[in-house]
Amino acid sequence: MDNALREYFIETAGLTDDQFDLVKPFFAEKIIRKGECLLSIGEINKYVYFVIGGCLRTYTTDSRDKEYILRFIATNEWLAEVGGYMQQEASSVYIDAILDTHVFAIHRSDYDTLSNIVPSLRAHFQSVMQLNYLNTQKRLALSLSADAKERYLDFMKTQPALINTLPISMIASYIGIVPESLSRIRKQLTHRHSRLTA
Amino acid sequence: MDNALREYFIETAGLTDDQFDLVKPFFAEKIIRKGECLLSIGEINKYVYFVIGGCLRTYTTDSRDKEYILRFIATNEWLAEVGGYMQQEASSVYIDAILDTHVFAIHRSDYDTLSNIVPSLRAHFQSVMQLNYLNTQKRLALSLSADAKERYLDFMKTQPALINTLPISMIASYIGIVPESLSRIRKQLTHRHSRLTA
DNA sequence: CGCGACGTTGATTTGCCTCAACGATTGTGG
DNA sequence: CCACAATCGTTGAGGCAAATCAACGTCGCG
Repeated sequence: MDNALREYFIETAGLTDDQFDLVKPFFAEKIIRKGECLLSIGEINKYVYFVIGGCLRTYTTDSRDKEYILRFIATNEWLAEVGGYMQQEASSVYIDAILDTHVFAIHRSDYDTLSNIVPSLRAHFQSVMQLNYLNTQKRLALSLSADAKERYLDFMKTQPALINTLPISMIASYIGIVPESLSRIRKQLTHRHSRLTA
Repeated sequence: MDNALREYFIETAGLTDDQFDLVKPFFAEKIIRKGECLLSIGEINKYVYFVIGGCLRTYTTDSRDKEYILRFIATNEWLAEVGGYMQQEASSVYIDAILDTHVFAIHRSDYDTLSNIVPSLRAHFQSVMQLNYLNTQKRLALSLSADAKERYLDFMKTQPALINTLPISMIASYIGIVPESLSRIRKQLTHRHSRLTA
């Protein structure tokens, strides 16, 4: 069942059928169970993942072990940026699965090989990374300028598919508040909404 | 007076003397006056800058025109990431000079040419961008997890050279608080410090 | 059935913002 | 040379958004 992978590489990454056939053998299909940890801080990440379904996250913790989610990696997204694309550096984040997650994984060394076999892939990977960078920058600006309600509304707008699949506590951690606060914000929004639609 | 540029390219970017001589002609030296604007949101950035002295910033504004600084670009740093390395996209940020700033500028098209002439430069530019990405991610985590005092302490640790050269209001904007709040934090820290060193 | 995880609600506290006023410094025109 | 306005950093009083701490309802699961 690699249709989703084929579709992505051909429609989004712009590969030909032949090129995809060259690329495919490098990928190993894998199911990661909810709660399963892929990487801890300080470890070296050996794999690049492409998510077909489910959801991974990267996160760090503060001095009191409270978790802060840096990024969700959901359907049709890559997890590759940790410690830089090419370098084998100690990770500055944790990675685990929030839901049962269906991925295709390639080894880092194959990742380079692959970029050489299909040159347009290198540009694609680079543009994926740039998008991630811009998104992170946008989120930083948002976390500096916007209050919790605005950040939640932005989350609903930019990642609507995740709202009903992820636990509240994960979303709260993503936007940087405690679950109790998010609960109050949601209550406030549904009340306002029901008033508007009444 | 291009010694600083030569030093950077040879010692940090790892070029040979000959390679630097190939690269040098592409750069135009320039002084940007304090307050001068280099780019507004929506415009397309045509240049890549390398800062020899002084300080630039990238920033956005919220709905009430309050400014939020995304990044300082100080001595020996590149300003190149906006809208992605290669693409000519509408900028999502403003860029201006906080101090009188001494830069070397190259045109975007030359930037590509240059990466082809000296292949190792491409890798260097990429690693610079990755570092920026990781820094932004780290700052995001910090803005989600740490209070204002911790963020200020982190700023002092990571960019000590800027503490005494930039106005308080710029530093406050960078760490996401109003100048009054930063003033109170500084007061608190100096009192605590004088107690410790008394 | 009872246990634990999750989301909600309430009471209280707190960190930071807002608004306002005040010295210190710098630049400008008479 | 001095008076002045303007800018910048500081200080104070009051308010609000979100955290903390605690309790409770609900659901899935052993």
